[in-house]
Amino acid sequence: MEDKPYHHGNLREALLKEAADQVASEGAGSLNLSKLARAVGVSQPAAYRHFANKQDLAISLGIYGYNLMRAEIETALVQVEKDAPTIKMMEVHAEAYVSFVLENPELAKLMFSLKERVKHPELYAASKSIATLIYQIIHAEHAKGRLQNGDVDNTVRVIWSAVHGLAILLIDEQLPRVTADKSQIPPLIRETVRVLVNGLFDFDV
Amino acid sequence: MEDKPYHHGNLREALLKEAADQVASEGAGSLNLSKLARAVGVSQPAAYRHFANKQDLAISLGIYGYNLMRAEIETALVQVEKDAPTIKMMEVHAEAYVSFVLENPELAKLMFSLKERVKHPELYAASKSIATLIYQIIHAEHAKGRLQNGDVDNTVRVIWSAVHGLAILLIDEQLPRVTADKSQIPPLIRETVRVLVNGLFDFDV
DNA sequence: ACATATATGTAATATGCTATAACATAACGG
DNA sequence: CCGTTATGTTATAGCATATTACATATATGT
Repeated sequence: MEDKPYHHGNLREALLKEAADQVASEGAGSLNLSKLARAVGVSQPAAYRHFANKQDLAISLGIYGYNLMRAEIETALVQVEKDAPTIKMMEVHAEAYVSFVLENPELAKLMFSLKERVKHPELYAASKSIATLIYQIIHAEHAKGRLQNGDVDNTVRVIWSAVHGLAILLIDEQLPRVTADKSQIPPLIRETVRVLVNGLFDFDV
Repeated sequence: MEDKPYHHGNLREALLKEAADQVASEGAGSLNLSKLARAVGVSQPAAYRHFANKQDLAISLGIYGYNLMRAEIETALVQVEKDAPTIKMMEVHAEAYVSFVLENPELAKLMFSLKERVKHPELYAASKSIATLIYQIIHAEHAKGRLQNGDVDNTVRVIWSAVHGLAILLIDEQLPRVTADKSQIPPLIRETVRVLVNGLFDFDV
């Protein structure tokens, strides 16, 4: 055994998977190309054949993370019955959004803190698809003429801010009493959505 | 000249100030005790006489940052006329909150990403004072019986989430069209507060 | 099949940061 | 004035990033 070939065969994927594990277990801060290479069983410079530097690895992880997040929220949304009211869609969206962040806190932090996404088209596209999920819900509502403020873009921003802020405050442990009793999270999400709907729409949705 | 004494005299403060500058200009990620010591003109281990390790320095910076943030928001709030409506207080609060984060993006990220604040009483107290600013506004409103949902704590959480989320999305450059045209920020803040007030309170405030 | 170009791996090394240990000097208190 | 404590220095161990030079496997065209 252990008669490993000179070429790994799928080193890039193996490193990415190991990186995701390391970020999840030890935080984005301790992400480490040396340790990664050791864990996979190759020499340390081998990793540099697949990632130009540490930042480049982080960007690849970010693409993975954004795509995973979008997929999970989409999966939750398509399970809602076709003619569900908008508030139901918003609740399902917010729950899926917050759940992803709570279950992948370090990956989420890494994703959202990546700078200069515009310079990396694949990363930028993946990140934009997150906001699009809200946009689609609100656009449908706007088509029915129900927005108090007709500005779809700003409406999306307000909703996204509230949901994102809740998720981030939770993983940053700024809401200690909620963190200590996680059963408070779903009601808090529903109250957030209630306030948004109440403040944004002309009548019950 | 340059006849510097063996003892610096105020090394801890000098290092903290230099650290704040470095975080502001190069980001929290590149914070570096070696560079700090060089910049201040002492040997590298000298810094370890004042900070047990890098994390300890970060915590001290966080205390500084939270206190600065609280002071700036408080200053904005006390300038509002005494009997101003609650929506005015909330707008001033949100503007001051977002302004601090936008003007100190790296410091803000460092502050909010510090883990295990509970283990560091001074840091914990400083961080709690941020939420208290909203609490005081809402508590006064609650005393007048105007909350649709009588739960002050959850009301504070919803407001904080919306304001914090907006600030964080802005510094993470997730709202590129707003980042590109900063004149859109004040209207977006006012729309956020309008939605919150509309969704939270029983009548105009 | 074979030669060659390309992709992917290793070994060796320069640079830089964290952290500690051993030692030096200044400041302070009885 | 002497001993203790606080604060600084030099030296060093350990580890990560990143590059260079070199080795080996894979793929491609004829």
